[in-house]
Amino acid sequence: MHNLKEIRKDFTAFEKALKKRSTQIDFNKLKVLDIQNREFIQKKEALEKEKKDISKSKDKSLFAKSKEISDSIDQINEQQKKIKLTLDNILSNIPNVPHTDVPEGKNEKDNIEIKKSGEIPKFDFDPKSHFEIGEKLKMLDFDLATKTTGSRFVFVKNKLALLERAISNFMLDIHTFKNGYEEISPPLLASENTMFGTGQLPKFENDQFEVKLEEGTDRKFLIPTAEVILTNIVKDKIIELKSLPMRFVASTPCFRKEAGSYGKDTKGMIRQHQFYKVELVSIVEQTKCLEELERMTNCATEILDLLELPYRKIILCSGDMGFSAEKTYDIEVWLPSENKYREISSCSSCGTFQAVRMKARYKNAKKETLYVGTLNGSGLAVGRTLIAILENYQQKDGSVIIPKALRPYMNNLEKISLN
RNA sequence: GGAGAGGUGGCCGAGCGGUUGAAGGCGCACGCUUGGAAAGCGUGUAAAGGGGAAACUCUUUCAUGGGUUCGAAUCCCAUUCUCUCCGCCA
Repeated sequence: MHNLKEIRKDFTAFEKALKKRSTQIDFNKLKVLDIQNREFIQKKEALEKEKKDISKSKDKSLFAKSKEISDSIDQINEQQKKIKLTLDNILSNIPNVPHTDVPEGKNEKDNIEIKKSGEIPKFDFDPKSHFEIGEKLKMLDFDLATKTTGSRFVFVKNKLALLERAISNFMLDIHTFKNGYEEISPPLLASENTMFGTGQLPKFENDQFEVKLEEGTDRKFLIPTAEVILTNIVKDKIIELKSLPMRFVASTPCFRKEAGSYGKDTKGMIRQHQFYKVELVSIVEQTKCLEELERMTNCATEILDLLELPYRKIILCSGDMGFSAEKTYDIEVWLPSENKYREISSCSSCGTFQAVRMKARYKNAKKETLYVGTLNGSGLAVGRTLIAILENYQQKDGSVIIPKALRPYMNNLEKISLN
């Protein structure tokens, strides 16, 4: 969420910056409401002062007057609250402003590749898709998932289940022991307020799975990413400078409705309602967001380097970024069956956008209270890493070589084959 | 599910109708002390919002929302969250 105080300073600049994101916002309404809101506040405060003075004087002859003032305060208050509500409503639906580094563009076609790494494997046969490989091995079972649950779910079995677990553990080990992240095993449900904090609500409620605990209690949602719950660790906090930066990592299932993607990636486990993801979250001084973003992205690509998977790094254009992000790098892994790169990680700096929503602040060296910067990135998506391994390491006979880095996590297994 | 207790500043914790934005402590900052540090002593230290170029100033805030009152952290009601005990389940 944006800080109105900051917006006010240069309203046209704000408007211009947001134009890049191709969203429709009624800036004029926002402006008018802000002015009205402040007018009412001023009126209210003047009356409150008067009332306070009477009360302090303890002059009985003025008590009746004080009561009258209370009534008019109530009236003004009601109007002001209404305005504030619509104001907040507009404000909480406005996406973050893209950083000046971000290339302008409409959609994914305008993203810019900035790095390519690894060797694209050459096959002397037609490379199969991950679901063909997995089904042939009898270790990916989509039909069974359809029977027990429904579409966009999968049973991962046997050695592939072991591989999935190994991927997760391998990533966690690198990020905790080497990259300095603190491992967290968080709740997978988040409250409505928590979901608001990172920007999933109110605008993207349709993408979320809501869970009913008990009638009448607060709303709860299955987390669409561990970002939600990890970032909100600092919600409503004022953090001391010495405890920054904070870096968290978690491997969790994620749940998404994928409401807007009917017909997209319907085959295989590219796009599922439930998937594992290792998530990185950093809480930093607001001035350090961009350098932390580079660091975080390197932590993510390091995994791909260690797994010896070919990938590229792109910077998202203004039109393709997520709601809360100010700058995003996507890392895409090579998928032989599709003959193209597919997203396996997305690392974003959110600047202070989420912090304002969460009321997460810190004291800087000058003892000023400022909003923290928040970042999140996948390090990496476990399901898609599994896919990438299956496809890039597949052999002519249908078996799959296990990347060297993962073998210690799999009882030194070197290859997964049918029997 | 039954019975209690409680939510106060960055943190801990007093206060239970009127200069209380809130004692005390911790933490933090600055100063004194020291060869240097620690300890000790002294001083300072909430957030949000409004006005102002600024100095500064005003309003709000003691879980949330209502109510009583000229006046509420303090009294009443509702909601919510946390904790303890009993039961149940793991």
